[in-house]
Amino acid sequence: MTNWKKLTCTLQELRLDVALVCGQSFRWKEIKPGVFRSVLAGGVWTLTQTNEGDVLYEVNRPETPKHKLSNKCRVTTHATTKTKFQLTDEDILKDYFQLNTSLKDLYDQWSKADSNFSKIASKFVGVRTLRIDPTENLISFICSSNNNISRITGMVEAMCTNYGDMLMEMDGEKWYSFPDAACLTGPDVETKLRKLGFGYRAGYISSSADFIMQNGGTEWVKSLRNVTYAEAKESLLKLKGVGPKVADCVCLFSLDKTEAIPVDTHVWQITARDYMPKLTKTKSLTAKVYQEIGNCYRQLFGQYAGWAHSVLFSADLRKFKELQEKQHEPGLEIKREHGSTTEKQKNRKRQARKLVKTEKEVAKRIKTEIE
DNA sequence: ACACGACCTTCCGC
DNA sequence: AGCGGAAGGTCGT
Repeated sequence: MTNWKKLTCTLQELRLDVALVCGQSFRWKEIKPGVFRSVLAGGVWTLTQTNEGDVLYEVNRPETPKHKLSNKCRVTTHATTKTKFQLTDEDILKDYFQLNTSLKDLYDQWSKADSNFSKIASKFVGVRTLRIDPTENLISFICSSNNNISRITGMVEAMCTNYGDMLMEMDGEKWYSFPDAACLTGPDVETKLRKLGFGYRAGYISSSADFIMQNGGTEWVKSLRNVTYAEAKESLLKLKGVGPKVADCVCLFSLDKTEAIPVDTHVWQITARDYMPKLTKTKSLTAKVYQEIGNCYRQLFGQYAGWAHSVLFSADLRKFKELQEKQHEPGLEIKREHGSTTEKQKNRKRQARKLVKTEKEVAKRIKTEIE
C-alpha cells in the first residue's frame, strides 16, 4: 500500500528511532513500531529505516495550496516559494538530517578526544542533530521551560491544531502544519493559550510572536543562520521566555550553530558526573557555570561540540537505556540467569510504560478539549 | 554578578 | 485522600 522511496544511508550516519524522538523535535509520532510520521515543509512525511540503514520515506501533500486551506489566518506567501530551483523530496530530507556532514567522521574524532564519549558512542551510533524550522523550534522550546516532556508534546500539538493549517487526514488522524508567527499575534492569543493549558508560557509565546513580526517575521528568525553564534544568541535572548538554554536549543537545532551547547538540569547532572566533578558542589545553574559547561565541551569536541552533546544527552535518556543494554550490554543476560531482573531495571520498564501511557492520554485529552 | 522565589500545570510518590 | 516535589527555565527583585 505504501509506496516508499529510498534514500541510501547507514545506521552509523543516522538512527531514525533515536534522532526523531530524543527531544530535538516534539512533533514526530511513532505510528507503528519503527515508523514515524510528522509534518515537514507543508507535507506529511512517513519515515522508516531498513536494517541496513537506508531511509524509506513517503510524502503526502494536500491538493489545495496552503493559502486556501485556512480561514484562521491568511498569510501572503513569499515569492521565495517560486524559486526556479525546485527542491526535491530527497533534498528536503537530506537538509533536515544534514546528511552532507559525515557523522561517522565526527564520532571518530570525538572518540579519539574523549574516552567517555568513545565508550558511549560504540553502543549509540547515528544520533544526528536535526535542522528544524527555526520559528517552530523557537516556539516549541519556549513551551519547554520548567516543564515535562509529555506536557510539552501536548502543548505543541495543541498549538498546531488550534493555530496551524489542517493539511490532510491520514489513517483517521488529522495532520496540521505548525502555525506561522503571524497567526500567533493579537490580543486574544495569550488568553486562548492559557485556556489550552499553557500556563505562564502563553504570555511568552504571544509576546515573542509579536516581536518576531515586528522584526521581519519568520524570515528574520531564519536569517539568524547567516550571522555568528554569538550574534544569533544575543538576538534570541531579546524575546520573552527565551533564556540561555532555549536560545541555545534554537541555535543548535535550527540555526546551524554547531558549537551551541544547551545546558538544562539534565546536562548539568551529566557534566557534573562525567566531566566536571566540582559542579556537584554548585547550588544552582548560574550564568557563569552555564558558560563553563559549554566551554568544557567546546574545548573537548571542537566546532561540532553541540552535535557531540546531543549524543551524550540522548544516551543518558531513560527511554533509551534499554535500547543500549539490549544491544550491547552482556551483563543483562547474566543478571537474568540469576532469576529476577534488578529493581533498577524494573523501575525503568515501569517508567517507560508510564511515559508512553501519559503521552497518549495527554494527546487524547487535548483533542477532546478542542472538539 | 549572584541568589532567591514565583510562576501554570500535570504527574508521581509517599 | 491529599499534599509536596519535580518537570529539558525564565523573569523580576
